Amino acid sequence: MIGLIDCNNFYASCERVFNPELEGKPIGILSNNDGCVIARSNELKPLVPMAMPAFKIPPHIKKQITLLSSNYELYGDMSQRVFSIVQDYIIDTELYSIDEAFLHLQHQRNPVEYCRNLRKIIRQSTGIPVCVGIAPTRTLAKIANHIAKKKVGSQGVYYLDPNASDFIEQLEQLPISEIWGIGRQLSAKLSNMGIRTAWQLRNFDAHFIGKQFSVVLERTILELRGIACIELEDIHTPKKNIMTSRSFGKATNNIDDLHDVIRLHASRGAEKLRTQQSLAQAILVFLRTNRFGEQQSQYHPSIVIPLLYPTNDTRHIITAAQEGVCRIFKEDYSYQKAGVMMLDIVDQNKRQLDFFSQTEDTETKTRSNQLMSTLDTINKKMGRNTISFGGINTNAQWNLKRDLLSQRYTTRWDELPVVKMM
DNA sequence: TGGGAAACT
DNA sequence: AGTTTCC
Repeated sequence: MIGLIDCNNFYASCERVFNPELEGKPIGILSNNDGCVIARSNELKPLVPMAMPAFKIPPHIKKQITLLSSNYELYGDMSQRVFSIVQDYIIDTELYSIDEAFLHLQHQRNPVEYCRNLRKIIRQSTGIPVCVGIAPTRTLAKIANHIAKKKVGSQGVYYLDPNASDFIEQLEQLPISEIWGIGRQLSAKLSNMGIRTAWQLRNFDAHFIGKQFSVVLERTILELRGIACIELEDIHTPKKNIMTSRSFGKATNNIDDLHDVIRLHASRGAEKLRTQQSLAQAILVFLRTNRFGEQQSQYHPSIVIPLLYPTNDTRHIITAAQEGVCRIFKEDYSYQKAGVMMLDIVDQNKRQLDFFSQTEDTETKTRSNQLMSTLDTINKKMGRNTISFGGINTNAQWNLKRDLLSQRYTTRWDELPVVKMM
């Protein structure tokens, strides 16, 4: 049996733990640069649609709601607290995202009661409300979680049994857009074919769907029938390309600024390569003007820089990225976003030795690995960017705009919550 | 008016 | 290599 544990309105709940006045009120969390709404409390859901740009929220609604910048340092730390409890209780746990994990429930005599208890413990020790869905497949467990969140009397845990009498009814009530892996476009296409509910999809010709759409959707149908065929290995396999990019708080046409930004993205990309034990054989650097600035001239250049040999050494990747910036930069444009992508990624442990390609000599390679792992160890222990190449300019104008940021209550000594005793 | 990855064309 | 799709 598979369980899916999911934190309720996770970002909003994190904010409420440290600011209980927000309890019961409509609150929304904004994306980077305070752009659009990416998380909503239940109270906000009827007022503001998902992903609405903050500036498009009507003023009469805006004044009755609370908006906050995203505080990933807080959410990341709260996530660790929640899931370290989960992992203590259920050994076989697969973290899926910042607020979700799959659980393998094999050894529990009564999984529903077990998860209700786990839920109480998490609530008590972290303040975060969670729900658990239980079913034979991941797709059904997701649906079960959805039901657990809505159904009164579920006490936060719901078991969706394909053989139970309510199974058909539950799937008939569920629009296909709520199914894991089915987004807007796909639901529109399926809807045109007359498929609107999860129950209709479950009964459709899976093979035909596989041909017409994708194997992923075919598997979804099998999963709806209770046949487990989506493994999490599909999710935890190493990335084939790795992107780091960010919009600027304020546009810039200063090449020094752009070099700073690109150096940061290059370092992050190299770090990501190392954590999944990979090497890149090329990188892509891109810049772009503000695509919503209709009156300004647009420029979206990108360039692929091949690397001399497969590497995850920050120094090599920075050098290549800086060269990329120089080659695509034109000073008559004002840039709003920049990024670096790691390309042609290979496994560092079974690197193919091509007779014709250059490789580093073994000693250089060993020293590079030692330096990088020392760097990673220190940064992991002391916090990101404790050691970096060329320093971090925290006051640069391209830094994120985050005007509505709450405190980083759990990870900064100078931002701890203060309790007043009367 | 986000960031990221993969599939598709 | 650029576009679309999804989360």
